[in-house]
Amino acid sequence: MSGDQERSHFGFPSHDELSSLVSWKPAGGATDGTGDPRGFGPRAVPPPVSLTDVLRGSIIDYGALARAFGLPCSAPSDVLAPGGMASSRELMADVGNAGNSLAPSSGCGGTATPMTPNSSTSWSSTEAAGEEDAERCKKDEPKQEEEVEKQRVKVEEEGGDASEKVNKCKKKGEKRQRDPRFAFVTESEVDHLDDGFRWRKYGQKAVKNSPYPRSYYRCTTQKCPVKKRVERSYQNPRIVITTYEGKHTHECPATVRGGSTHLFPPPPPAMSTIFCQNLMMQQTNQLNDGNSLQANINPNVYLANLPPSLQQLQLPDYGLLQDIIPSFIHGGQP
DNA sequence: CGCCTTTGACCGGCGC
DNA sequence: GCGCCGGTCAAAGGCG
Repeated sequence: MSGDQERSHFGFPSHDELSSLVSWKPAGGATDGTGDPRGFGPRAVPPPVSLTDVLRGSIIDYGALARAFGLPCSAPSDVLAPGGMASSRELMADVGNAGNSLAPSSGCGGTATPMTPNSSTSWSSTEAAGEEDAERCKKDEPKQEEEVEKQRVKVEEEGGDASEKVNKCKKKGEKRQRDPRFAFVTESEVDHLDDGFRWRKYGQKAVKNSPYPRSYYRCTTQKCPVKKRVERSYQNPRIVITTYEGKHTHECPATVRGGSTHLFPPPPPAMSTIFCQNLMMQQTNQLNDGNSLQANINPNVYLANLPPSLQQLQLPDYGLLQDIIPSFIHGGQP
């Protein structure tokens, strides 16, 4: 249900942080190509913002983000970090190192070619070893690993053993590595962004403390364990939080299909960070039609545009984030 | 016909 | 032990 159209009949209390975070956009507007003229209701939220904005997201600590979004700390990721050309490049590299080939896969998903005309996004990553976001994450951790594991087992035995379901109970105490996760915060009317991959919705659940349900998608490609969750902020229905989990074990269908010529050359099976960088670059270019929004990608500049409240948040005490972000924050250059 | 969404049921983990 | 909650399953139905 790329449903969406709940665009602002909502009148939720505008949240400064949230607004700043999500609605921020460079002067000059970012309608480029997508030009969805629709204003989102009364509050003149930035019109369609492209993926560029996504790549330019801000660095904040997820907890704060969650709070800003009114999420009960539910988002699975720890941090939000800026993307954005050079920045993202650095960041992703770091991330990649930190998390053993991290989830650029998911990243790929994340670097989506938003069919969504309007979206401003931030992305975050969560790492296997990473510190989690309090309770919820603590809960999720084993479970999600389990699911992924379960799925892998299932897939590997494609024949379908009954035993596969038994596997979920194994190694209870054992600490397994969790698949890396990437969370994208997107301002969009559309829930389900087209990221070049094909997804099948396998569930939807009401989210506690939120009127908006969370949708669960799975990559339809065989043997691909990647999943993603999509949910909206209850405080700002325009905010879509997409969380990717796992690594794609295949190329991006969009590139294969040839239909979506927008995506870069076929990504390596494991979706290297390089690919993601390319993707981001590529998409940024397309989305902006080669002009406009490419300036101002310096995270420092970006951060400067954030309200103090958010600037303070840029150095959360999440280990992973610290691993990732320093290069941005402190000079941006090595 | 194949693929996808919808939706209620089910399962397992966690906190009280 | 119980209830809550997140996540997944799977049947049914819709759509191109």
